[in-house]
Amino acid sequence: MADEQSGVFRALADATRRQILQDLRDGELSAGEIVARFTISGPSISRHLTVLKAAGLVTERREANRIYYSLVPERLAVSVGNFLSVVCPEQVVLRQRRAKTTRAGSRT
Amino acid sequence: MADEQSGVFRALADATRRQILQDLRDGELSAGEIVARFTISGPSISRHLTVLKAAGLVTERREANRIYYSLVPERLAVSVGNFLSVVCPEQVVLRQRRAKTTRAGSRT
DNA sequence: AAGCTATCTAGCTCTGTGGCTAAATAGTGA
DNA sequence: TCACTATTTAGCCACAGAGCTAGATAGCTT
Repeated sequence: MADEQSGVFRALADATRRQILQDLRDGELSAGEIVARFTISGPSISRHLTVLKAAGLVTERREANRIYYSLVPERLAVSVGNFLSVVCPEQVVLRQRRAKTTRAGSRT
Repeated sequence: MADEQSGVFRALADATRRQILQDLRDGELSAGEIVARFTISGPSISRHLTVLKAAGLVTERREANRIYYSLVPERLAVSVGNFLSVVCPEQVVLRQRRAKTTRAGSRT
């Protein structure tokens, strides 16, 4: 992905993908379980999952012939949280967990 | 805008628009000043500003024949911050600023 | 191996979006 | 009113993206 932030924000631009992330908040779900929560087709969900995975927002784990997806909350927090704490630091606080001090990017 | 969050996230999907928001962090800028910071054409920037304005992320103020744009940080914090605090509440803290007593003449 | 389930990939269509140039609009000043 | 500056709107093109169906792939079961 070109920029770390770009992939994440592009992934978040779609309402279905945001809903998937919310659904994964309470634990991993198989692709089929995710599909069942939406009205759009399986292949479409699959592509959304690919986008989320490429952005680093979810990981997959194969078990038998099912694939389970889980949220990577740090990724979301770091990418989006960094942006927020640059643009509106008064309102949002990023609770840093551990080292990983990713030097906030400046302008291109 | 259909959903409050949708407009905001769609607006944030574009790197140029994110940069505009960052540039506005230190105070209002006229359309021309914003254009000067990018290599793309004025009309293109103008459309980006329209998108940001429609999402409620910036406001405009006319002075003479210039239009000054300012950030609306609360908007960003509320829309995005709410989402983050749903999906990854462990990592991000939304610092609610109370009631927002709109006392007249806060700034001219 | 055959057959079944779960999921993905390919190929298509259609809409949305970002860029451009040219022209229109808003406001200032002679 | 005319000229000038600042900005937006209109119209066009090209590409990205989201949806679909059909077919491929992965893994299980018999």
